[in-house]
Amino acid sequence: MPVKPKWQQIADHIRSQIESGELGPGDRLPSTAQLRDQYKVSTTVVRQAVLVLQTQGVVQGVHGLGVFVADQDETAGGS
Amino acid sequence: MPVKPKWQQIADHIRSQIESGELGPGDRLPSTAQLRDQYKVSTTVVRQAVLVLQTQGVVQGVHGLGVFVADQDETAGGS
DNA sequence: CTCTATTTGTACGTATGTATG
DNA sequence: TCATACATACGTACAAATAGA
Repeated sequence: MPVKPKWQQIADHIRSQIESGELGPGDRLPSTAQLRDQYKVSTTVVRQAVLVLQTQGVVQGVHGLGVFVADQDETAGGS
Repeated sequence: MPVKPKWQQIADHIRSQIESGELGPGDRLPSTAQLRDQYKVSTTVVRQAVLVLQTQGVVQGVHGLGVFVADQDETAGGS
């Protein structure tokens, strides 16, 4: 495992912030543009990281608002 | 639920094939180019669908070979 | 209600790298 | 070395939703 993909590094970093308590449940993540500037990558990479975190239920993206940290098991709770 | 995104439709279709038995464990999915032609979409959409399925542990992509259907929960069962 | 700004979501296209055969 | 095929990465346009003025 020589190098880790950028999207994975970002996803891992965000998740670390959540576990560290820097980002609490219900807290909003920086916008795509913010993360893009912060990590100096393209939109695709940021979106990739966020997409994976969403699939894993770590965060939840709200259209027009932002991406928020999931409470706990607020994954696919349906309805 | 007006319309479902294309990547979700493809991911759902592939998953249906697995549940239907059309695609068995260890079986290889059509290549990105094949799926691209089959669904008439771009590479991004196909990769998006595959990425989500991989994150969910439904399939597993092998670099240089192809994408294969996971056995059961062969997700991250690390060694 | 309309207009505007912000932000996520979807979608297309392309280039390069890496791994298998 | 060459062909095939996934993986990573960059850039852009448009659509849809939310919020504030």
